[in-house]
Amino acid sequence: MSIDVAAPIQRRPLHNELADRLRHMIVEGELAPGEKLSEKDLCSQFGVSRTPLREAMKVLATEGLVLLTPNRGCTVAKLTLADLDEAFPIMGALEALSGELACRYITDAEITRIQELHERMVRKYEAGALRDYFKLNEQIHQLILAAARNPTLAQMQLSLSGRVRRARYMANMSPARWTRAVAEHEKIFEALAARDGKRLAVLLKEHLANKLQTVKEALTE
Amino acid sequence: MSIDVAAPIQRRPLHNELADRLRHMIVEGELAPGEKLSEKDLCSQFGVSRTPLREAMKVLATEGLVLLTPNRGCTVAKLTLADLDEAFPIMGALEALSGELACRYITDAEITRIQELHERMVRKYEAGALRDYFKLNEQIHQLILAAARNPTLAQMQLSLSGRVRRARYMANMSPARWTRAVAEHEKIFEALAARDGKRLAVLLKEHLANKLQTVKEALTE
DNA sequence: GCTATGAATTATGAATACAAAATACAACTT
DNA sequence: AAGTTGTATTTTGTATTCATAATTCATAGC
Repeated sequence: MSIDVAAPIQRRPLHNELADRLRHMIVEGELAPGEKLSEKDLCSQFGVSRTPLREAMKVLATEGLVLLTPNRGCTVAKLTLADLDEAFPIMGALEALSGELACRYITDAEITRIQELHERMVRKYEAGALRDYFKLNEQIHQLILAAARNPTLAQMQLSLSGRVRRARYMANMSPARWTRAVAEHEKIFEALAARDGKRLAVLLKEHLANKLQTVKEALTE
Repeated sequence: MSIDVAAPIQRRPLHNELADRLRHMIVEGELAPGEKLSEKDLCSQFGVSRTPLREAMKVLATEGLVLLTPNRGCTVAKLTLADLDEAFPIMGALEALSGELACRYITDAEITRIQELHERMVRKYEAGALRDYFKLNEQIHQLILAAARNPTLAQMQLSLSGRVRRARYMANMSPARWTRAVAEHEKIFEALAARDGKRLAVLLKEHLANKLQTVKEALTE
């Protein structure tokens, strides 16, 4: 496989690269909530100076992933129960809107594609493959979001779900919850295929509310 | 009037102060959309070095108020029609959620306070004082938001409305629109006072949709 | 006269240097 | 021994410097 020598050369600014890497590390749980982030350490780890690192930190702080305390540095933002209680209803409202818009704009091809993923996801559920299930679940949500044709909305959703994504590690769904989630997804897909925006909105909102319950249960035990 | 000499001394970091000032300048229209922001000029204007200024810029870029193009500087983000089309439905969804939550948590005292403001706002309408009307309108929205008891939601709303606030300057409501807006506010207040969350949500969503129309009309003429 | 090429200028990106605040710790007091 | 004070160290905040990319402008070629 040869590379395209005529492709545009792109060199991103360091602060961008750093922000992406750190964001990934936080969202994927490689950096624990509450962990102190020393500028010096991170600089030597990434081999950059403090200037671009600090710029990246400002971005992450604005996104709510990191907490900047004047004169005493930076910590990974903690996820409290209150945070989840705040975030999930918002995500519910945004998902509901996404669904409504998606029903307006989605193409048949997109629906087919989602159906494919949906069926594969159900099979992952039947096989008990939680990790794969999550991945497909996420892809479906992404596609619905894309079908809403609203980049601003997509970006806000992404940002919010990034913040709470860390909670997933703690949230190992009970079998009952999982079964229920799959049933919900079934209905969600049906509403989408029927392009019933109102119904889809309600379903998604409820789905998110249930998700919150699942996560909270897993957290408080 | 004496000052409290025992009050905690607070010195904010420069990047914070800068971000606030620049945000204000952009949102209030002192910096025109599309305007190039030269680091050097801003530095001499504020009397600071480029480091904290650049940090502030990263924050504003994340908030969507400013556009950072690698190696060629920073411009005030433009507000396109598409941006408005994207932002208003989101604001509608968030307002709807705020309203629903507010109905759950609002106290009688808060309702009384809002009623006061509402009545004053109506009088400003009758007097044709648009500026004052807007101010009161905004305060009411703020109070509803506060009653929703969801800081994350409040913060997202604030950020979004900051982005589109600049459109207001162009949007000089027609008398007919204004009359209609006041009527809508009347109903909104009634629903809130009755703590009818579902109804309030619908009203707020519609209100925002109408607002979008108003702004778009004003823009395209 | 117009385009294209290249040097000079300017602006941005990143690293270093310096200043100030916070933390850690030792010595002292009680 | 517990607490307090002062000093050393570390870390963060800001300014400055150096490097590199973009822009401007003048000149050469057609």
